[in-house]
Amino acid sequence: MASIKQIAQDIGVSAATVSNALTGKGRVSKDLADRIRARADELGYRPSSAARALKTGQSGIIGLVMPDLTNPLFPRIAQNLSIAAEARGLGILIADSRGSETRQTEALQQLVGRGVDGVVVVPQKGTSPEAPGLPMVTINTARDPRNTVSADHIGGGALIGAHIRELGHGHVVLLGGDRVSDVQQDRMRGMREGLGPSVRSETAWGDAGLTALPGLVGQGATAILATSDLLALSALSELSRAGFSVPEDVSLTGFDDLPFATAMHPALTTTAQDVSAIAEHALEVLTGLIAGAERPETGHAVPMQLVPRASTAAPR
Amino acid sequence: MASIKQIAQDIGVSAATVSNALTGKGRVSKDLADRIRARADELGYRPSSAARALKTGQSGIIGLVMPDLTNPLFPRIAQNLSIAAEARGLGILIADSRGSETRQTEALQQLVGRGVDGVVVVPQKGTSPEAPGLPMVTINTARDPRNTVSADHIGGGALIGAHIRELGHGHVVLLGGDRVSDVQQDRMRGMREGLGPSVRSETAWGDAGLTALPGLVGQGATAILATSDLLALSALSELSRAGFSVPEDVSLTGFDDLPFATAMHPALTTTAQDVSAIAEHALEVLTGLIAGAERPETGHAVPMQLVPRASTAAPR
DNA sequence: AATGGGTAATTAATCGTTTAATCAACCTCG
DNA sequence: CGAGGTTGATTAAACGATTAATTACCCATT
Repeated sequence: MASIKQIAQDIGVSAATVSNALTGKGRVSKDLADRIRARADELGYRPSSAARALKTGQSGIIGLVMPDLTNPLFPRIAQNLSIAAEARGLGILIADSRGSETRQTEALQQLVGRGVDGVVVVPQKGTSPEAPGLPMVTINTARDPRNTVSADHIGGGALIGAHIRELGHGHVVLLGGDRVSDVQQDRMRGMREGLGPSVRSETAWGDAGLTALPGLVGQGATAILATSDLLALSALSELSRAGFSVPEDVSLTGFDDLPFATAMHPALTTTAQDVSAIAEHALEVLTGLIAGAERPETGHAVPMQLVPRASTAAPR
Repeated sequence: MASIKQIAQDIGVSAATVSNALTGKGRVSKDLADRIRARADELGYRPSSAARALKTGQSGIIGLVMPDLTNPLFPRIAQNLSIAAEARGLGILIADSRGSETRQTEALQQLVGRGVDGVVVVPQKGTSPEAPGLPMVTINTARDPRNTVSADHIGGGALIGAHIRELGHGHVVLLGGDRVSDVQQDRMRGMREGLGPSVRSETAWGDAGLTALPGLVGQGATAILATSDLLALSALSELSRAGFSVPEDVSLTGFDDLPFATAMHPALTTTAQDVSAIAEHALEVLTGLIAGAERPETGHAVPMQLVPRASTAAPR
C-alpha cells in the first residue's frame, strides 16, 4: 500500500531521495536517510517488486522445472534450492513438466512468460531442454553434456560397489528401474567400476527384474544393488516373500537415502546426495550466468556419501 | 524483448490499439486485430508480467507456504496445486517455513513482498499464521478453526477403524508420531469413532511407542493403527525384529498412501487423500477471495478413501 | 443539411521504482 | 575573490502495459 511517493510526501523530499536512502545508492545525508527509513518502517513499506522488475528488468525470481514433482528427490531439491535462493534474495517459481517432453518445454515457456531471471532444470529422462536466451542450469548427471551440477552418481555407485566387493561378495545383481534414465545408467556404471573385474555382475530391469530376483539368488547371487531406495524396498519385499532374509541370505543396497531408508527392516545401506551443496552450486552458477558470466564448459560433480547400515553383510 | 510498442510501430498503429487487439478488450477491427496478432507471433511477443502486474495490481502469482518442504505430502500438494494454478493462469511461488514458527511468518512476509495475490498455507503443527490484508487459504484439518479445506482426516480414521472392527479385532494400538499435530489428533479421533465402543484401544506415541509395540502385541493387541505410512513402516520393522509377522500375528495400517506403501511387504492397508480435489478447492476459494468474495465460514472436508491391502486380516 | 449513433482508432495518464543529468549550496585554495 | 571540488538534494525520463476519455469518421434518420 505505502509507496515511495507516500514516504516522500510525509518527509517532504523527492521520491528519488527516498529511493536513494532506501537502497543506499545515491548521496543522502545520514540524518535524512535515518528519518526516511524510520518513516518507511512505520508505514510498513515494501517496495513493489513489479515496479522494480519493470524498471530494472530483473524479477528476482528463478524458475524450477522438475520432470515430475512427485519424484521423491523433489522435496529436498526444492527445499535446498529455496534456502540457497533466499540467501540471495531470490524467489522460486515451480513448474511441473508432468512426465511429458512437450509439457517440459511448455513449462519452460510459461516461466519465461512470467519473467523469471533464470531457470534450474532437472530434465526429463533422456531429454535436454533448451530455453534460448534464458540463463539456465541443468541438474542431471555426468553423462549429460549439458549438465551443470549433479551428484557424482558414478562415484556413488563406485562406493557401493567397493563396499560390496570388500565384504567379499563374488556374484551380484544390479537392479535398475528404467534403462532410459541417464542417472541410473551412471549409477550402474559406477557400481561396476567399484565391483571391479573380479566380481561377477548381472543386470535386471524393472518389474521383470524384480520378479526374477529370487531365481537369481537361487543361482548364487549374494547381493542386490538397486539404483534407488524405492526399488530396494520392492526388492526386499520380493525377497522376503520368497523366504530369503536380508542381509543373512542376500545383501541389499539402495540409492539416495530417502526418509524411509531408516524405517525399513533391516535399515538400508545406501548412498546420500549432498543436495544442499548441489543446490548451492547450481544457484552460484545461475546467478553468475544472469550477471553475464560465461557458462562453465564442464559440469560439476558433488561427491556422494556411503551410508552403511544393516542391509549389507559378508556373504555366508 | 519484443514490446507492445515495437509491434505498434511495425504495424503503424498506437500502442493502445495493440493492447486492445491482443487482450480483446477495446474495439479493434477484425482485420487489424488479425494483422497485429500475426506480427506478435512473428516476434514471439510475450507480455511483460512486471508491467502488467504494476498496472493492474495483480501479479498472477500465488504463494505456497509449507511447514517443511521435505514433508512427504509436499510433492503431491505442490504438483496438484501447480496443475490447478496453471489452469487458472497462475504461477506458484514456494516458501519453506523450515520447522520454525518465526520462519513461517517470515516466509509469509517474503511472499507478500514479492507481490503474490494470495497464499496457500499448510500451517506448522499447532499454529495458525496470519497475513493481514492478504487473501489466504489454509490446508490443515477440521480441528483448526481457520481451516479452509483438507482431507477428512476424521472420516479417514473412521474408515480405518471400521475396517479393523469388521475384521473382528477386539484390542488395538493407536500409534501416533506427534501429539501436537492437529492432523494426527483428528486421525486418532476418527479411528476411535470407527472402532466403536466395543473395541479396546490404547495409544502409543513416537519412538517410545514404537519400541513398546512388541510388548503390547504380547499383551494381546492384534492390530496397530498408525497415523502415517512412515510410522507404519517403522512399526513393521519393529514387529518383524521381534518375530511377529504381519498380518498373521498382527494387522497394520498407515495413512496417506505414500509411494512406498505398495513396495512394502506386505503391501500396506492405508487411506488415500484426494489431493487433487483439495488443491482444486483451495484454489477455487482463493481465487474467490482475491476477486473479493466472502470467506466461507466453514471449512470443507474432502473424503478420504480406504485402500485395503495385504497388511490387514482377521485376527486368529 | 443538421443531428445523432455507432465504430475504430488515438491520446494521455497512470502504476511504483530507478537513475542519469542537473542544480544549488557550501567549502577550500591559490 | 573567483575557480573548482564536494555534498545533498531535485528533475525528468523511462520501463511496458492498461484504460478512461477523446477524436475522427461514416452512415442513417429526420
